[in-house]
Amino acid sequence: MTTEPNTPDAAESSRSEHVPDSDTVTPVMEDYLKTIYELQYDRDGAVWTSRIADSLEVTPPTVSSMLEKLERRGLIHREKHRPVTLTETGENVALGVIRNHRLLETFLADYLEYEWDEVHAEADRLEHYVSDQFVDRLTAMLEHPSSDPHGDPIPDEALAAPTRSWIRLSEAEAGVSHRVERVRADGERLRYLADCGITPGVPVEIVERTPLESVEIAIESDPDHEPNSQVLPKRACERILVGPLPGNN
Amino acid sequence: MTTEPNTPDAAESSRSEHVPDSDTVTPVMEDYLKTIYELQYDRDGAVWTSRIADSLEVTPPTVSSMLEKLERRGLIHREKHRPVTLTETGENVALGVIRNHRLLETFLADYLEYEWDEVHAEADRLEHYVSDQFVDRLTAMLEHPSSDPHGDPIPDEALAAPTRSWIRLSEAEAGVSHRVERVRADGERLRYLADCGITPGVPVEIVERTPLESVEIAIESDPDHEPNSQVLPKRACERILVGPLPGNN
DNA sequence: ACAAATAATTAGCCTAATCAAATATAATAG
DNA sequence: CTATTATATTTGATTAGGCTAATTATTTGT
Ligand SMILES: [Mn+2]
Ligand SMILES: [Mn+2]
Ligand SMILES: [Mn+2]
Ligand SMILES: [Mn+2]
Repeated sequence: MTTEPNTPDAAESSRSEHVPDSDTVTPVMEDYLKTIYELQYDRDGAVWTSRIADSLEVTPPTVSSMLEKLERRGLIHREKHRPVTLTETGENVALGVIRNHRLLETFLADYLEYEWDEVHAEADRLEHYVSDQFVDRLTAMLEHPSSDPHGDPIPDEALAAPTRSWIRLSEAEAGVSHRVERVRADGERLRYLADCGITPGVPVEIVERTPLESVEIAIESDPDHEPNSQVLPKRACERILVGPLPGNN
Repeated sequence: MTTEPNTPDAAESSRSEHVPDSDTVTPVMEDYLKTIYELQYDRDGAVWTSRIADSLEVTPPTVSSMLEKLERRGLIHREKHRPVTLTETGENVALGVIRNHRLLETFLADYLEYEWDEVHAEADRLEHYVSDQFVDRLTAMLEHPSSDPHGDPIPDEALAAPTRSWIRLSEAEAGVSHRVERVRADGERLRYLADCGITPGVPVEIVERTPLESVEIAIESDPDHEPNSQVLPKRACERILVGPLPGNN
């Protein structure tokens, strides 16, 4: 019956406590986990410290120390000087944030008249601050959308990982019409592609590949008009994901 | 007024810098300024360190050091051991946050089916993270509402301070019907008052004041039915603000 | 007028997130 | 099998926002 100075007395319900809450995931931690997820799955590859640093625009030492913390919290697997992987818990956190992000983007575009190049910045902040209740209600209001304005798939409430498969427009067979599913770009590039008529749902077709790494494509934004023809660099076509045209199966 | 909420502006391109951005107002600083504003105007009175500490549920030393910072930033006037007041800049920050808060509450109630006792917690977080663009678009979508679900007035885009005047239901003349304008309560109390039919817009009238500090009131939630009669403690009636009934002038 | 009570401030420490500089490790080129 | 180079980590700061304990200033009761 010693006089303990630091008794974590349960009767002390007055929460003025300033202790490190070992299972709280901060907004910054969420961004790291989301980035790791995206580096791992979206552009596939091993996730190195420096890649995370590039993505988040912080220095490698900052990443190193954050990775140490994420490992202590059981959110990633890590060995020194090796790429990291998410634990199941870590992946669920990442998917939750991605779900919030894409639902918010959809809301901004559908209800607040944001352009599709404006939604990302806003969603990237708010994704960390909306409650589960908010997200549930928002999902209902949006009628459970399955993809965001860029065509990125939205994980469902159970966080079922999006596993649809698309091909790159750059790899599509010439002369065969495909449907635009996702457009993976941002800012000015995104605006330009929208001006060309390239948005999810639009049928496109490769007309000709030039020897100069550019590709001529035909875009049928409007079914009643003649397709719009456009020459894009191959790199751009790699970031446009397409699927089969429904009915053209 | 930039579109960015709390982002340390990227115009300074080579800014990987980790320097204190002397004119950035952090979310926590916003909460202090909002609290000071509310202590000063809503419940009128001098704003002492300990009152701020109570409101924000932090300790007085924490408030002291924050007040020092706010003073350095030109957001408050302060003398040692005296109550603080907001500078014009500080008041504008506070009004901006209050505007965000009340618009968000309105959105949550009108579009996401939040109950009026649920809106506060969500808005109190999001108020710091929505951009000016978001708020502008939201205002348009809500058709420029002038008050939130509790009847609290929403400052307009120019932050014109809300200066309508109401009286407390506790001070209303007995036998004269008034219109409920604001209900200043939260949580369980708010839910109870809604159950009694006391929400903004409803006509109420004092039937009788008892000698025991309670007040019998008649509530006309539904114009077709007989008014609902209710006995409330005087303290509760002090927090219900009413105005003249339109037409009963 | 002065001691006691109350309120505010100072001093010293903590965590989270960041950086720059120094150091360690792994990969690669002779 | 070393020497160079590219990465990653460690070390030591900084800033923001907290806390407790000790100290100081103000107000009040006798
Ligand atoms: Mn983010
Ligand atoms: Mn997207
Ligand atoms: Mn707040
Ligand atoms: Mn309100």
